[in-house]
Amino acid sequence: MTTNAQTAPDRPVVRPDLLAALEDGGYRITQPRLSLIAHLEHREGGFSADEVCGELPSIGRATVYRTIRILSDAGAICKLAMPDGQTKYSMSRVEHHHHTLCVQCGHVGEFRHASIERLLRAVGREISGEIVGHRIEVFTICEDCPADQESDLTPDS
Amino acid sequence: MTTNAQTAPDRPVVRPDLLAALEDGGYRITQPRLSLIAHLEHREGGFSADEVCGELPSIGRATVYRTIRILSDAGAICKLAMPDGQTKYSMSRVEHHHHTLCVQCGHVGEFRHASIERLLRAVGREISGEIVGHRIEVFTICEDCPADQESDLTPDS
DNA sequence: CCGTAATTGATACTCTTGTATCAGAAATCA
DNA sequence: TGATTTCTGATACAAGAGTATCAATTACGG
Repeated sequence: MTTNAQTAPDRPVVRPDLLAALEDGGYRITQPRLSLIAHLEHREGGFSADEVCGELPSIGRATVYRTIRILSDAGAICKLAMPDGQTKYSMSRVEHHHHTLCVQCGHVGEFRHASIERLLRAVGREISGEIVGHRIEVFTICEDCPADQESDLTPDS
Repeated sequence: MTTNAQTAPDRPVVRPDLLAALEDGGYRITQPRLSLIAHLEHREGGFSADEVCGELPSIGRATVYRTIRILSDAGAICKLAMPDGQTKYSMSRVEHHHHTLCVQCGHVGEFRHASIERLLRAVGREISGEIVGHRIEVFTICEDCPADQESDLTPDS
């Protein structure tokens, strides 16, 4: 026995489904990918790729973007188009969910609602073509956001 | 009486509400703005600002963007974030509506559905914060789009 | 018709969001 | 361990979307 009582290497322990997203895609489990996952996995709300680059300066820009893309393709991360055109991402926790976006602070939340699926079936009967997906975003002002200041993030709908 | 039987100048005749969008904002009615409105007012589906620049080469890029912004701010035009991050616009015809986006050809349609408002009230009871707006987009494959080819426009939801 | 103020359009510029390249490093397999 | 293949990261590049500048032009009120 060496002084190393535990044989586990110094890899961060991360959510198995996120690891699986890599493995299932035939990607290697590397230090930078593990660091990124460890950094993101418990994250609440939305984040931009660039933001993550700033938070993890030891990981290269290209690697951050590449890894986010892999996880996004695997469904482990949601890609969100903010109303002002920015792109944000958020960790998927719930299987099928939708998002709330705070128009003041940009905070992203998740929710699900049973009747949405029912509603969509009804919509499907009224439009032409086949429905292959949907996106429902609810714009909010967070409880803890000051409600007075103006914001230009709100779209018309 | 002059030879000019009609006193109307050679201005295109455009939807009054679009003109009003300019006037109400304190903007002047100019030739380029009228041309742009005449070009867009009966347009079906979505368009990008850049696309419009190409279609109206006689109008400057900056003017196209400026005018679209004015109309968008006034609610006469909807700004849409396509799932792949592109920005598109569409003329608002119906007061309160939502959009269908064809993931193959990018065609944008409008629909409205009575129960959506009801649904949103229910959602409001389940999330924290105040709802200030929403966006519902249904991704489709048009009737006249070939359904076989792969597309990378589809998001996860 | 004139003066004033807003608008135009050519162009350059910015900012965001990524992708391409490629030599060196790391992970995996046998 | 050694070979092989993938991955990394620094950097350059690119496309999209829109804004800033500013001299010349145009619209509008009187």
